[in-house]
Amino acid sequence: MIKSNAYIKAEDLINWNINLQLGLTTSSPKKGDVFLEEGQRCDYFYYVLKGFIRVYYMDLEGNEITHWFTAEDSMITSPFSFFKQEKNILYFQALEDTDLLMISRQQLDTIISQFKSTEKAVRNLYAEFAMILSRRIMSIHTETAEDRYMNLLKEHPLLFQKAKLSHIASFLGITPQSLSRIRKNI
Amino acid sequence: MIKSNAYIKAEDLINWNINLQLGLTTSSPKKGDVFLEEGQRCDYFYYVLKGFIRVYYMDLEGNEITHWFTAEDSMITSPFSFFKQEKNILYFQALEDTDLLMISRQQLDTIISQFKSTEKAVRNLYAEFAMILSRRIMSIHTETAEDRYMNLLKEHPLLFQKAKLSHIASFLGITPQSLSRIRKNI
DNA sequence: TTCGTTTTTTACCATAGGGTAAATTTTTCC
DNA sequence: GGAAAAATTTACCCTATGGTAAAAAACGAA
Repeated sequence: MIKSNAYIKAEDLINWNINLQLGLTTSSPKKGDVFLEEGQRCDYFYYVLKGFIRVYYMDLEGNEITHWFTAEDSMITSPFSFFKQEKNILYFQALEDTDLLMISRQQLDTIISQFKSTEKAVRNLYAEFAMILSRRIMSIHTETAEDRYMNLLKEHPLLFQKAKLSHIASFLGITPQSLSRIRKNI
Repeated sequence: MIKSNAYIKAEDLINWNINLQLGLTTSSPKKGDVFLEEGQRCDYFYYVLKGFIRVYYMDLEGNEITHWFTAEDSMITSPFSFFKQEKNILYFQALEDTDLLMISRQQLDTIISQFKSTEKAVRNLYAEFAMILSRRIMSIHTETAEDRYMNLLKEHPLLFQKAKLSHIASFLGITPQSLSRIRKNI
C-alpha cells in the first residue's frame, strides 16, 4: 500500500493501448467519489495515473475500515472479485481528483501474451503486494499502535495530508479516539 | 496459509524435473527440524510433498512468532529473501517428517518459459497468497481473538493436531496464557 | 463571513488481553 | 516406567485500547 509501483509504467500502458488497440478505458473520479462499491463486481485492475485512493470495507456494525491506500503509479483491484469472481466487499474512494486507467482481465492477458517482460512485472507486483501485507501482519503482531502510528508517519508523511485521521485510525486497527490519545502523548 | 495449492501439482513438477532435466533437489527434514534460519539466504521455493511446516520469526524480545503454516501440496518461500534478496528473517520448521522439493529462481524461470500455463499458475499462487493475507488483516481488524480462534478451529481442525497451542497463540496474535483463557471460557 | 456539518479531541469508565509467577499436565527420552 | 523437560493452565494484577458521550475544532457551502 501507498507505494509507487516500479513494475509497470503508465507510459508503457499508454503505448500498449495504442499499439495493441486494447481499448483501455479511463475514469476520473473527483475528490470524495466512491467509484467501486460493495456488491458491484470489480472486473478491472485500476492503474492510478494521478490522485490517491482509499480502499475500505464495512464491518458488521457498519463502521468503515480502511484496508489500504493507493498512490500514483500503483495498481489496485478488489482481489476476491477480480481473481475469483467472488462478491466484492471493498469500496474504492478517491481522496483527491483522480485519473484511472482500467484494465480488464482479458486486456491484462493480451498485454502479458504480447510483452513477455510484462508477465514478470505482474508477478512481481503480486509478490510485492504479498510482502507488504506480510510485513503489516508482522507489525500488528510485534508493535504497539503507537509504534505503528510513528512508523506510518515516518514512512508515509504525505498520507497525513490526504487521508482523514479516522481513515488512518482504522487502517492502524484502532479507534479515532485511541489515535487521538496516542497523538496527544507524543 | 494452511491451504492446499491447486495451482501447481507435485506430479507436474516431478515430470518437468525429468523432462527438462531441471535437477530439482529434495530435502526431508524430520519432525522438529529447522531447515531455514534467520540470516541464511532463501534461494528456493519449497514445494511441500508431504508433511507440515511452521514459519516463524523472532520478535525483539526473542519470542517466536508463528507467521504462517504450510500443508502438503503448497509452496512456500521467504518472500523478502527469494524475491528481493534481502536478509531472511524467517525460520522454517517441520512439524512432522516432511518431504520438500526445492525450486530455485532459475529453475522456476525455466519451468515458466517452457510451460506457458505455469506462468499463470504461479501468478495465481501469488494472488492467492495476497488474498489470504488480506483476509487475515481484515479478521484482525474486525474480530476478537476468540472469534479468530473459533474460526481457525472450524476451518483448520487438523492444525490443532500438528501445531502446539503456543504456535497457534502467536499465529493468532495473542499469548499462550490468553489462548488458554479463551479455551477455558468456551 | 457565517452557519451547519463533519472531524477530532477529551473525559470517564469498561474490558480484552498482557506480564509474571507458579502449579499442573503432557511429552520426551533414558 | 520414571525422571526431566516442555507445554499448558491458572491466578493475580496491570495496561492499552474500546465504548459512549459530549465538547471543541476544522471544514465547506451559500
